[in-house]
Amino acid sequence: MKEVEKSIDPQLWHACAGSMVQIPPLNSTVFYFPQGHAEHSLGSVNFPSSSRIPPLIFCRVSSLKFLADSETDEVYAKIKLVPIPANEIDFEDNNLSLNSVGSDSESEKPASFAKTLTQSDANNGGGFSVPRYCAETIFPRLDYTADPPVQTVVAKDVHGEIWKFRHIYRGTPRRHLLTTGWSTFVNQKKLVAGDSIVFLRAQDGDLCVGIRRAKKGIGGGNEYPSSGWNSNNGSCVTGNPFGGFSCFLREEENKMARNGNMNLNSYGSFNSSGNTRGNGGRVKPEMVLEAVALAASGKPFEVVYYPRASTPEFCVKASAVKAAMRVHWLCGMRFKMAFETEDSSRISWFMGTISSVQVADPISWPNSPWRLLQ
Amino acid sequence: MKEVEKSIDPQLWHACAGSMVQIPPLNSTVFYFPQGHAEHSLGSVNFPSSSRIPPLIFCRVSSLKFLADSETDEVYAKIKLVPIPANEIDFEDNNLSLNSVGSDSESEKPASFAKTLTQSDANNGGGFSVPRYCAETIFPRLDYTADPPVQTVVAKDVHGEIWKFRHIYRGTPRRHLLTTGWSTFVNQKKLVAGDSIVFLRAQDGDLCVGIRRAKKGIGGGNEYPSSGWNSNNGSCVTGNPFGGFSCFLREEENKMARNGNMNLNSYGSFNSSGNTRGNGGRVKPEMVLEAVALAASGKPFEVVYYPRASTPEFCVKASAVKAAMRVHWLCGMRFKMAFETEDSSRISWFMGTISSVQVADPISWPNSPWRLLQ
DNA sequence: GTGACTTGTCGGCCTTTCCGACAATCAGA
DNA sequence: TCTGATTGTCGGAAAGGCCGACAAGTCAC
Repeated sequence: MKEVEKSIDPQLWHACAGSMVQIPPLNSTVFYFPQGHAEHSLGSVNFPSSSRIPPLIFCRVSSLKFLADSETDEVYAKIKLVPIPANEIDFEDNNLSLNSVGSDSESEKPASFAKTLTQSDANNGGGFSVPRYCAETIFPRLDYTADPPVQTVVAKDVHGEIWKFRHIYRGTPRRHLLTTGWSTFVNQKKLVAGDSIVFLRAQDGDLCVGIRRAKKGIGGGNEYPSSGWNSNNGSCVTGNPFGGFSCFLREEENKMARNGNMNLNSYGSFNSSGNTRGNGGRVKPEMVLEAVALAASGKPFEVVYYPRASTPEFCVKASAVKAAMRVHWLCGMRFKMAFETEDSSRISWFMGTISSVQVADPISWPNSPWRLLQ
Repeated sequence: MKEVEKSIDPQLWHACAGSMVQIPPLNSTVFYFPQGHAEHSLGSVNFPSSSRIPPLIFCRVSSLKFLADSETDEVYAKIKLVPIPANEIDFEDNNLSLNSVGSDSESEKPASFAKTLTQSDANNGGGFSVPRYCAETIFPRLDYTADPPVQTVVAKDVHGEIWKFRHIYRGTPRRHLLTTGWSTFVNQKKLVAGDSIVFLRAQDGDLCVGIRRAKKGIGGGNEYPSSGWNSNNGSCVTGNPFGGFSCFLREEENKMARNGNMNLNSYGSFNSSGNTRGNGGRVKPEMVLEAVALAASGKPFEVVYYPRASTPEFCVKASAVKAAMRVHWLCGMRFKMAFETEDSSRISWFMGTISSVQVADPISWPNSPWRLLQ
């Protein structure tokens, strides 16, 4: 499946992964959470009880590969980590303040747009309804003087393969549609309603197209949480501490400009345990065990990370962790948390109150900060 | 148009060019005919009257590139020639006897088949009627036990691009058809009735597909000559002298085996002046002038050759020319000449009688053997 | 010449795709 | 809450493509 590990364009990678996903930069320092890595795996990971594994390991990122599954187009990353001995720890090399979290690399961010496929998009009607914003911002400029305005849109997928779509502006009321070429794309990529499509205008002007598989079964992806989260106003707002815990604001700038401000409605999809329909290629338990063993003994190791909105990252920027640790999390404390909706068309906030502060699995992972917040 | 000059598989090249087209081997010696080169050009070439240009120049082939037009898929060759001074002439390095003409490289010849597209093939019925012979010899073996027997045929074009066709054996009476994928191919390649398609099974087992554009306007390609050629029996048969004057027998071996022997009916297409519908890329007069100027001054030069069945070659194997010269062409002498039909499905023979021996253009090209035979 | 085989063309029918109508939903006032 | 903008879904219509029937053309005897 991964005969040739060809790195893909990082910008396209990030667009496909979603704006909430963050990968630590090359040579930066991170904390590696074996427990998080285990949760990231498909099966259950049984750590040998004989050896005590540290809950978090300080590492440096020595290599970074942005990859895409050759079959499913799902993006993933391979990160090589080198553990750093305790006496060499220095948090200062990543000087990210709380406020600057999320503002890095904003300048080089290309315009992108994601949409979750509706039944009409995916069912063989043969067409795709293009949100106006996407058509006007991402697609090549359409000549509206023609009747009807039509053009051929050419887009490259993560493998560099070229797809052509007929883009037409028609109907009453007028709307943007992709017609010819779309059904071929849907069939080839085996897209179903609930999957997302990502359009991105690269810096060289080329249009790229990526896909995000729906997390759950066919037609899924819009299940709302049955938990007791409610829309609420909060006063005690902290900068979001865990750089990877779905708490990272990073929406398209143009989207920001368009919406003007954030709405505070309780809306969004929240699936705490990611689970793919994908054909495979996910992380296997053995790989986790191997990585953890190497990490524990201070040797360089490699981890494979499949980005999932709402799935915790297990390699977190050292500075972010440190910042989080500085906050004294207490019962009753209220916090604000950003969620990206499935199609990244908007970002919502959950306002919550800390109900309890407890270690998730006190037996296996004493003193671990992992999942301290539920 | 020719950003990257990527040589294509010589076998596919020859299959596309047609079995009548012969390219001299690398390092062999040839005679270069400026007059023939001029005729090969699109426009009319006005040679400067000041300089006397020799009618034929002895050269060595120093480089050979088999190319295909990136737009039209038409094949052409670039041949680098180095003139050889008169005192170094040696005919002996190409020891081709009269009888062996056409028998070289026969062993390495892959199975190929060409068919001229009918209206039904080209018109948007969406299907292609595959001649039984082609399906059974060139295509992958079909499982006839299935009902109906179906497979997907994958073929590479001259650019290495992959095309897929549904190959089905159905109808009453049963016949082989290409359905799904065919109309896409026709549209992309802008094929019309009269164009030819070439299937070739390469030595590595891969199936290749090439095209040959019809010579004349749309729907053409089957005009029969209005000349006085008639079917006839001949007694004085010479081996064919001009290696490139559409006189070269080189049919598929399997075809030979199938037909058993040659039929002598007067049948075939004969267009003495080739003319493409092609979008361009043909030889420009300036290029001819440049080549001729270099050649005349003994410097290395390059010629571009667009193979056309029934179009004279202007670089002819030295040994073939010498052999031809040895024959005393006289009025009333009868000769035999092979013609390839448009779709190379068969080869016919014209039996002719020499009506006159004369130099084509005595003023410009005194003593030139070029077009001595009309 | 005759019969068997091959294959070009046609009309019927089924599938795919394109289209505007209409309505549900959303954003902003 | 109301209003306008956006876009999801539907059914009709058109186009594309697959099919066997039939017959014209070829070939072998």
